[in-house]
Amino acid sequence: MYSKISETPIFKGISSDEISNILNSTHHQIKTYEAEAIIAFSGDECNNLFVLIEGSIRGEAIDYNEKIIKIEDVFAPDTFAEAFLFADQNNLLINIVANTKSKILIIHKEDLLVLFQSNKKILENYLNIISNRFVLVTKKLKFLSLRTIKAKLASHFIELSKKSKNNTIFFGKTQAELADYFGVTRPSLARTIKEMKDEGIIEVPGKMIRIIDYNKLKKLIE
Amino acid sequence: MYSKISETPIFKGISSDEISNILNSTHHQIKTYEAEAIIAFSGDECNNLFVLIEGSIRGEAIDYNEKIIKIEDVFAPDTFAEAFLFADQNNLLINIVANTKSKILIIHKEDLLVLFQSNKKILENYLNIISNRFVLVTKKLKFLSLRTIKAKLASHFIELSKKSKNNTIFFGKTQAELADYFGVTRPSLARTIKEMKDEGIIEVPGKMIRIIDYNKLKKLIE
DNA sequence: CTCAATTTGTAACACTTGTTACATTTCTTT
DNA sequence: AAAGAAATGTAACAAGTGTTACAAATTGAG
Repeated sequence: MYSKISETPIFKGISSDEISNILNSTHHQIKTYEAEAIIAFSGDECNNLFVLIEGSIRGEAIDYNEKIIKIEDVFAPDTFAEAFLFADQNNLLINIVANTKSKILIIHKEDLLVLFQSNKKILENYLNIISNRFVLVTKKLKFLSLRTIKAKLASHFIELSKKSKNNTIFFGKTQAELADYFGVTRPSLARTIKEMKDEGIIEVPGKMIRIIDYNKLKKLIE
Repeated sequence: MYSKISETPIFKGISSDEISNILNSTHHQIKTYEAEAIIAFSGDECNNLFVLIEGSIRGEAIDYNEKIIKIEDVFAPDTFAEAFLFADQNNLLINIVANTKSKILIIHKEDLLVLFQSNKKILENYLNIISNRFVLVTKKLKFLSLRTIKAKLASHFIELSKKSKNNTIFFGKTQAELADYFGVTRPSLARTIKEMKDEGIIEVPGKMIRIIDYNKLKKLIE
């Protein structure tokens, strides 16, 4: 079990022996949930760090019309709901439900603070996790605030082209997946890609995207 | 100066005397910038915490077409750019420019980590700041992902109504400001408000909004 | 290789929002 | 109280996206 815990982002770089010592001197709980058990409710105060040791959980949002929307799956070994812990408004925005039988290490926020003070590595790991999550959300926010599909596509292609060669991007997702990521419909995305082809901005050989006119592409953003 | 520092969120609840002690035993810099001086460039690695003691700074984004867009102003006493510090990808996404002559306390991330370990209050404050920022951005993201203006307005009204009485909301902003916050144009927002009036969902007496049909309002949110 | 499933291309039409323009109302200042 | 500024109401039209439907192409399993 300790080796599983050492694979979670927050205990990364800490040996199983150390984890054993840490848990001996830190107040904590280990709980097991059956499949489909509700681990925490939307609206609950979140005062504990959850470390998923075994199994898989999902987050479910409930919209104003009581419709359930699956947000994301988390698979062991990982942590979840960690970013709300120290916020003033620390109520969960989603239900946490076990997908499969799951074992979870639970550490209260006060105990976690004590742990942070005695173990620099865990503190660094935690700061790293929530900072990365913040950067991710901020980038997504910036992206979503682009008005048109063309602008989003252009921004996406430019970002990908930074990490690739020959101005050629490998199109790793299906159009349906990309459309979903963009928050638009699949036919609309396809239409936009076609327009960019027609305008001579890109070529689409097979599963690749080749950028022909980088300047035109940049002008599409904003 | 120490009393100014004690008013920043990260040194909140710490006396001037304590701050004096802390700074004596913590490696740091205090720099002064003239108005319009560039404090940090977009793309720079961000390895320092910036504590604004005097003056005011602004963040400026530069889009793909080299156009400058003002993001936000920060006024002393406060901190800024703190959420990127411990992220893997810790490059600034904006330029930081002094609006007025400004005095800034700069603490390197390594020194800050040491400080976190010796001072629980500062650690708590920092976790609180970035967590709150994360919650804010997450909510904004959720909000932006609502498709129509009507859905955004409905969500906004419902959130506000939770904090008010009689189903009556005080409309604190002008339509132009609200439209900007929503990322839509002012005439479009006005049209949507009119539609909601015509549909008998709300009444708009003066600067107030009164919710008439709460159920219809909820159904507008996707 | 073949057939079924998946993915992609495309079109017509409806809906939502942006754009522009101007009238009307409300607020501010003198 | 009057004049000017700011905010709001409204309309016509353009642009962009969603919806629905179906055909064509590609992929995967047997």
